[in-house]
Amino acid sequence: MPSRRRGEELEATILEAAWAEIQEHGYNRLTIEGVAARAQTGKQVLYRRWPNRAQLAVAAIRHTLGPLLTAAPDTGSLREDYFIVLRLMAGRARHYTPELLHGLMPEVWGVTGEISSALPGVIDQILRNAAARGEIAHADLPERVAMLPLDLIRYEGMRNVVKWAEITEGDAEKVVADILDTVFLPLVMALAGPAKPG
Amino acid sequence: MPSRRRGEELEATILEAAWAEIQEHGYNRLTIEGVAARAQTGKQVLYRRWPNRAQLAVAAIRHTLGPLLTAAPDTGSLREDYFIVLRLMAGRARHYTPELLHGLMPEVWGVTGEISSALPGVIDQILRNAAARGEIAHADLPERVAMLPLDLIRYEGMRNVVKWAEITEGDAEKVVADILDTVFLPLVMALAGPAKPG
DNA sequence: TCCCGTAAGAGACGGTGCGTCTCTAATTGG
DNA sequence: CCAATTAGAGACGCACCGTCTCTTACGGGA
Repeated sequence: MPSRRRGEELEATILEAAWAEIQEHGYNRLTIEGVAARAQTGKQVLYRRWPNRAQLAVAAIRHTLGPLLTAAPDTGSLREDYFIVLRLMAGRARHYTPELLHGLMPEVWGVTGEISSALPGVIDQILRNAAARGEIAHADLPERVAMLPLDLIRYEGMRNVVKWAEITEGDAEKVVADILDTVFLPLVMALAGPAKPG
Repeated sequence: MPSRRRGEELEATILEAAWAEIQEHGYNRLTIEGVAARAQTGKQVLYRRWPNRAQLAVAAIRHTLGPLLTAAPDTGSLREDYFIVLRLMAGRARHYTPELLHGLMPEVWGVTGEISSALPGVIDQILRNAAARGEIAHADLPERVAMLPLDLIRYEGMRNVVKWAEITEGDAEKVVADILDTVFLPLVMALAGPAKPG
């Protein structure tokens, strides 16, 4: 008698169940049977959609965490613009707990890449804005330099998987500030210091 | 009648068997039973030593890959010294195949940290040498700056797990050179440019 | 409105590997 | 040379896998 779920509704239920299982037991102990039971459906319904545990987990992550950022912030300061992007990324890192990552890191890596596919464009825009303001001489920084803060915050997230989830927001901001002020801005100024008027 | 192995000998046999299994099937399909069979011993012998699959794999990695570097290179050039360290690290990255890392990344991360525990000292020495030569003004770079190339090469290894193992030695050197020439050296020169005589 | 194809929900099934336990016999330290 | 240790081998129950079968609700097309 209870109505049977289908399509999107069913899929959402399953993915939420999977996410809940991951939160409770970690990816390691995520089982198809467990998810099916929690979602009150059959295993076949899951196997019909995802070929294995890992793909299911990836789908659950994708379903839970939407795209990171689409439009470039424009605060009028290069540092602040980057700061906003990095702080967002650091916030996301909080979701990547050891329990989630343990045994799933390569897949998660793929998802984060997908979720943040807009970032290169955003960064490019931020740099163009800064150049237009005259804050830097030009926006043609080497790819590796432009993406440096992003790479470093991602690296930081990987390196500190264990601790990152417990780090306070303030500490995360300290790391972000350190990356910007100690590494990135000095480098950018060395490579493309401000255009000096006349 | 066949003599029974014990202690170090037995342990080495097991770890080599485990490493072989990882090479053949990847960590994902590494099984305690498989290792025991290959090493011609009982499961209990393994469980007596390592609590689980992951720990066994970690021990096998540690057993196979020794410490990375102990003494600092001293070529007379800051760039060359760093280059040598990075090239070594890139070479190691070749062992971290997707099959190995898949499902074991956090543990591997721990092992690499242990294996390269001498690196901070090495880097410090390299910088002191450069300062002594007058190549840079002083060796008191912020930790994050001094370690920047290492972090970047590690990050590169993580990001490109899938491809890294197939990358030619020449390509790896290009990445290393890019990190040094585009990012690190400009930054160091901006922060601690050469002492000017007189 | 009815009817039929599709897929949900439920669970049986054999298979694999886990982690524990038991047993015998080789080895070694005292 | 005896006693404690532990290697080597495999049985055991268990959890979960991935496949399959079966019934039944749903919903789109005529």
